[in-house]
Amino acid sequence: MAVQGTGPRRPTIEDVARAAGVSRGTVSRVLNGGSHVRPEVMARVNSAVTSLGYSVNQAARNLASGKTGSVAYVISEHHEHLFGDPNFGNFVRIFSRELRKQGRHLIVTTAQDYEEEKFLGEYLTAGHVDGALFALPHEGEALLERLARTGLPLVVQGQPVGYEESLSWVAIDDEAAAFEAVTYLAGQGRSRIATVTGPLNTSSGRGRLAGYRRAVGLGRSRGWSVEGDWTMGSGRRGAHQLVHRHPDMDGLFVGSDLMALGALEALREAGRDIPEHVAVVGFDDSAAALAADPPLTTVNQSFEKAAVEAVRVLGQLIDGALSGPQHVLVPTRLVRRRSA
Amino acid sequence: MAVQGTGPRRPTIEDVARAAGVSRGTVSRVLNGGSHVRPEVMARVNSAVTSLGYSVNQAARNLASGKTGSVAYVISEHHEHLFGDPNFGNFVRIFSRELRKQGRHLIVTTAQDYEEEKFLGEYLTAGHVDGALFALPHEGEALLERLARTGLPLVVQGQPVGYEESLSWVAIDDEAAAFEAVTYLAGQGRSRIATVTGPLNTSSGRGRLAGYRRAVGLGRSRGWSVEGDWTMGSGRRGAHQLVHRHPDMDGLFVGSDLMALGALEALREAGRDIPEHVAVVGFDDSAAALAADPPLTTVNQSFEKAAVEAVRVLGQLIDGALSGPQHVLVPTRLVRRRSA
DNA sequence: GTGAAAGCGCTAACAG
DNA sequence: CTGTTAGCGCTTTCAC
Repeated sequence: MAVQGTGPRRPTIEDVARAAGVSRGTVSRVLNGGSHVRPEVMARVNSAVTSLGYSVNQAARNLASGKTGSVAYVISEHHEHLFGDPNFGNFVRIFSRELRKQGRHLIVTTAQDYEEEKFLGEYLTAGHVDGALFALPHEGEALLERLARTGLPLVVQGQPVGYEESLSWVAIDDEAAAFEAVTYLAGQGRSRIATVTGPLNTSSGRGRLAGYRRAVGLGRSRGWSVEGDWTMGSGRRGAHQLVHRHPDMDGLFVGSDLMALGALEALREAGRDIPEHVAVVGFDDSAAALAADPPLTTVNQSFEKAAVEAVRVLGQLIDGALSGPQHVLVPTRLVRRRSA
Repeated sequence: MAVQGTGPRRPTIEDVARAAGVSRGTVSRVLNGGSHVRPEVMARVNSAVTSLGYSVNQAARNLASGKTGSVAYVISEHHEHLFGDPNFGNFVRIFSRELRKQGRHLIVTTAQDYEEEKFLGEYLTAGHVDGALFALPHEGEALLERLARTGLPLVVQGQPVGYEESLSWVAIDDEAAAFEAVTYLAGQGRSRIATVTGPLNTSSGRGRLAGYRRAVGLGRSRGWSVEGDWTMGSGRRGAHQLVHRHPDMDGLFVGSDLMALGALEALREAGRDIPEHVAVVGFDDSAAALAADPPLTTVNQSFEKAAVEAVRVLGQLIDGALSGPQHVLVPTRLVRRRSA
């Protein structure tokens, strides 16, 4: 390579070493925590770093250490819709903020079809990232299956059905949240409480139904639940069905705010006043809950906390500070509004 | 370094070279497009690559080439709200998809406060990324100022006020879109058309007003416009003001769907039927436009196209295939619904 | 504690 | 067209 001209070359660790009057190795030690380095030397090195405006070259560090310093947020084929979810942006924001504290970067990876998903699988397993955060999977996620086998440090958002034991995950405590919501309805004097659930092939759908069942008692739950699919339309249909099946229904727990919006419509059509005739509780504490008429009593999920936890666990997994898979249940909070 | 045991080492370019019976350099050439390599050799190398399950080590490549292979999506301090915007997810999705075609990764970077913004600035200018996509800035964006000076390949989403000439950007053609919308109103026989604009310190706000003015004629525009701030409330107030100032108003062009929702309310309160008394056109073609009563005639922005263009331009900028700053105006499309 | 030196895996210039 | 070779900047033993 030709002699470098007078062009402004980025300072390297070598430059810092020279300026501080130490060896390259010592500078490296300082850069990586400064253990086994005398305080005065450390100070000298640090001041050289700042005065030279030095900043480490990630690529070189990665190559030498075998670590990439980045983490993938994996959105698989089936989760395209997540992009339309306002929470997605929040996750990205929190993830990248928390990862930065660990000195890592967030790389958003998506697979929009089967072909890309294969490509993504190769990419992730080829050592391009130190770990991955996996967006809310549902049953039969092929990519998850594959990653699970490779041993790549991995934290799943939500409980991965079928891998509850073998993988690490951070999830909302759906069961407890639903239990609390339904118990609250009961505490309001409601005794004939029905539910519109989420899809029962998702852990959220299942968990919330389980909480409902525990609260009303198993005997009571027969015929008082209808499965929805998170959409407003399914909430409307579900509530319609329920209110006609059980005209004396006085409480309704709906698996999501959006579905609850639909349910509200159906109940109104059936001539029910909310909350006088039927008290309604939603789930998510989304914007929709506030916009609803009447505003929805609902379950707040603290996505923030869940996201922070996920990154924390992943970091420890990557650093080898944790032994087996970790499971974190993040608590929820009931938000009282006018619908119940 | 100790002798590697029998552990499954990732194959390197060297292994591929040996398997294919060529030199490392040749493999590298094949990996990088295969120019100046005989087809048969190329085939041999490629088959070695697949049979060995080889995939390139980014870190090593980055170190050797001085390129990082990644691009930052910069969300500065002032754009936190973007995370709540459903379009954000779309941008991320499209950006990462398009970048992958260029062999690049998307890194989402955020600065949540001034301190972090400084940190981010250092990060970006320290050569960690090959280029950056900058989210819709508004006036006086300090980070943009800084990046503009460093010469980092950069494409801005939206017209950066103050840097229209010096930076590359991809934006909606607001002026033309507004012109089309207002001309459409005129074509419907409306002759007393008012407007509620977006904030006039944004290029979108300004551009849409300019289009309105060109369509109605400069003389006409005096007193027929009120500035809003993109919120529903500001749309309501604006329309309220206008309808009382000009009781004979028969057309209203609103700078965003959300503001239009508010405007609809105000007009109804003032006893106006839509579109009989006042025809209303919004902007964005958002979900709100469809949900409105009546559904809004509005301007569709093709975020998809804008995002694709931004990545294309950035890629060329990084590759040095382009000389000066590039400016792309993405056309829009008027979507007719019942409000006008 | 600190220095010296051996790579990490790849690209790119240079011969031929 | 292809092989050879010199680094890219850093981490990490291994001595001292």
